[in-house]
Amino acid sequence: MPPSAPDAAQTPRQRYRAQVQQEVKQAALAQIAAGGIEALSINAIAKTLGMSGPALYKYFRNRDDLLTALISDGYEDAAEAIRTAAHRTADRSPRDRLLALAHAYRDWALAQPHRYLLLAGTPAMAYEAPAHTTDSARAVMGPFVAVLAEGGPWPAAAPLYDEVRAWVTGTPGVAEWIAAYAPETTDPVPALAASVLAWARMHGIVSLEVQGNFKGMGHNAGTLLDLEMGALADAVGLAAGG
Amino acid sequence: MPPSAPDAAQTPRQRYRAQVQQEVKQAALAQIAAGGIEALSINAIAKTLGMSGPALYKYFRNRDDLLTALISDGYEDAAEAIRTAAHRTADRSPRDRLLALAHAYRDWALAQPHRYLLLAGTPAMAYEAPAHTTDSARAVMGPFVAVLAEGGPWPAAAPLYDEVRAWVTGTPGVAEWIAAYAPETTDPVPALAASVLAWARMHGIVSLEVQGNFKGMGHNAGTLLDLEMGALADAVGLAAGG
DNA sequence: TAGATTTGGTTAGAGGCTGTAGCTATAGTG
DNA sequence: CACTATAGCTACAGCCTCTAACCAAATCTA
Repeated sequence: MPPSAPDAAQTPRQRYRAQVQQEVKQAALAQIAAGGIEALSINAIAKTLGMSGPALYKYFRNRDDLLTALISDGYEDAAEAIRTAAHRTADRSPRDRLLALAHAYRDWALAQPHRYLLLAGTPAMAYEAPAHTTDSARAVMGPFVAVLAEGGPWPAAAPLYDEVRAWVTGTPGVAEWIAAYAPETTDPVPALAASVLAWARMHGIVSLEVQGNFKGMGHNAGTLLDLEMGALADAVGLAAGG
Repeated sequence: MPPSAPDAAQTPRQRYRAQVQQEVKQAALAQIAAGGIEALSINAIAKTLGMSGPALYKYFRNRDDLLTALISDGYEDAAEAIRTAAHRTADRSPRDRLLALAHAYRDWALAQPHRYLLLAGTPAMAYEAPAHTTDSARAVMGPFVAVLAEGGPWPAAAPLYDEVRAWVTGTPGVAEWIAAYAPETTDPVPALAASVLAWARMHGIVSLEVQGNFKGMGHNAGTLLDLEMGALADAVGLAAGG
């Protein structure tokens, strides 16, 4: 009956419930930070919260549900970090902005590796991501699309363009997504293709770094990221300087 | 007393033991293929082999030990696949060879995604990789180093070169590794840096593909790989044609 | 060949987990 | 004030890993 105010101002019961859910997620993140996803235990969380075992099932249907909530939160937080970086560099050159966005992505990952791995790590085979995950991922990549839309076509990427074009024309929602972040762009294909490239490059570097695969090797992942994003910027002709 | 023949010809007991270990690993791979790493269960394997529970602990100290064995085998198999591709393309141009190696890497991953994720997926936080893992990974990358050593320096990569140079001079074994795969090369730094780049790019593309992150997007990962490896070949000036 | 030893296999069980069933008590609701 | 929804509980079924204690057969040794 209370006309669903956007956030608080629900019934006290609902507010209590929401608060406990927050505490559960908090404890869950602490567990994951300490021992990885596989250490996430409904039982153990309940104990740290002072309640016993099955009580938590009143708040999350099961372990996967809790995981899903954590992942959703993570995407939102990551998207926010990227957005912030985009705003903070609004007056810089496109090339600089691309590097800044990529570093924001990496910095977010390094600041909370466990949370990053929740999003970008190997998903459990049993786990089925909810449908809205696509939207969340698009929100993270949106600012990249916006910046890369300022570049031009990359001749060598022609085969990729063909595939991306089929995708954007054949799949509802994709064109709207691009339009939302790069409204001035007439042809979304080059920007979208470049964004996929940026995503793959960032994922490669950052996930290797976060997983510890670079340990014992002499290079800095930030240097790698600079080089790769710079090369991409050059390839699509993003204006430098600023 | 029998002068440790390289493989078989041990005592019958040892041969039996080795055979059971093989069967265990076989069953383990089947489990992982069906349900991911988290589905790997010593107990369940024992049952499929007709023995009961704790018997398997006579063959593998614990779950992590079994996992380690699977990972070791995986590295060997992957290295073999790359080596084969290298041999099969011995007469082609360096550029073509780089693409062929990258596709061999991807093909191996796609043919047995569960095994690939064992090597490249997010490692469990509790799991400690044995020391020889580094050697295995170097064996996989070796052929890439060999091909990329035929290229020249890439000016934009200068900052990376500095870091890699410090690594190769400061870490015993690295120079030897490079020398083993690219004996003619005087300065290993550009080849090594390019190999790191190739690794990161391949990992980004292939792991996203195998994890299913490209699902619903219109591009083919093979196209992406062609583009990225081609761009790298161009950057380091690998000769084309042939 | 006979005894000693190693080793593969067994069952029992401790301790952990997920998730369900069924109960009680209490906080909101009409 | 009566009623209902719900937060919490205990008990339990059914998995899991891994240890302990024991048995029997294969192998080694004297």
